[in-house]
Amino acid sequence: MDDSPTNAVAALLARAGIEATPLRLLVAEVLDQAGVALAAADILTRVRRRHDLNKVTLYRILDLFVDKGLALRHSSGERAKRYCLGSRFASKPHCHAHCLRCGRTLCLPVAEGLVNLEALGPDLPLAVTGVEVRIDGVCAACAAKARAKGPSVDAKRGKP
Amino acid sequence: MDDSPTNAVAALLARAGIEATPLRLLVAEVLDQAGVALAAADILTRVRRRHDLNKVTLYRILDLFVDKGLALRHSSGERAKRYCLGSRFASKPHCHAHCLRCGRTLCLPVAEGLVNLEALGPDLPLAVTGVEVRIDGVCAACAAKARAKGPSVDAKRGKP
DNA sequence: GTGACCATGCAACTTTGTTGCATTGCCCGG
DNA sequence: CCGGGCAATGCAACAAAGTTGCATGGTCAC
Repeated sequence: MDDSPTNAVAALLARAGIEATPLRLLVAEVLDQAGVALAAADILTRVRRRHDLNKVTLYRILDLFVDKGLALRHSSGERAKRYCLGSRFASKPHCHAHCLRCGRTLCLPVAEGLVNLEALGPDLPLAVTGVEVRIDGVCAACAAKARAKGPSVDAKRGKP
Repeated sequence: MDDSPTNAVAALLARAGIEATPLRLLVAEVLDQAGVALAAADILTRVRRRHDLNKVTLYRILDLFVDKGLALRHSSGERAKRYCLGSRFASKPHCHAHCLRCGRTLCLPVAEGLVNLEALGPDLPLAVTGVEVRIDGVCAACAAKARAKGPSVDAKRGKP
């Protein structure tokens, strides 16, 4: 009951055609367990709780994951990009809910009909290869906290 | 017929409640004439063709513009954020078309019904304050160039 | 064994801003 | 007219998020 998640992510790597190494497994595991989109710095912190990891190596692993379609990289509205494991969402692009208070970025399930490009008219000035949607707001947890402690709380990055 | 655009942007500043200074007018003029969303570095280059400008001052002017609702700041998928004048689009948020070849970011007209949040289900896990949509693809100009010169052109940042 | 390749690490660098502090010009009350 | 204060600007140093170049150590094919 302790290494079975490791086996699961090993299978993910294999399916994506990525050779498994201890560090790649750890990174994939962290992403898989997070359930939210993480910034590279967050991933670094979490992996390092279990094993040393150089940031360059992390960036290279993330590049590889994105390349092979295992992970998705997207802009979070903040400076750092975020990464999430595609597996949870059938490797399909999905949109993200970004809480402006705590900084957490949730991956939302893929939804057909979320973006209606035809609303822009019939002659879009470019050949579309991808669409990124980010929804900014205040998450339920932060809203509850705000109600409890008065409406002027402004803590950033409680938990990523 | 040469300073009338300057008068126009002066009126924009006034309407946004921003005191006009020579540099602010120049920055607003550059943004207004660009018609596309520009990165800070691009704005710096363009303003400097006419006048010295420190980058710190530019960032402060941009912050002010965004604060007052005159300009919009959004993430471009690349590292740098982009800025565009809200005026062209009735100061309403709009979405952006980002060409992956030349790096240009077009502002698309505001379209009702572009994003259908209800597609995500009735219980969105956060109180929405804003939605950012970016459409990635290849613009008409780059597509034409690719057709003319063979399909493997890959120039980045021809003109912003 | 030997050469080649791959994953990893370290240090230095780049890009995109940000912060702290100094300077300058302008207005306002006296 | 004078002095204080404030707003706009500049300079230098800093900071975050990556990126690049090069070294090292392990593994595999021959």
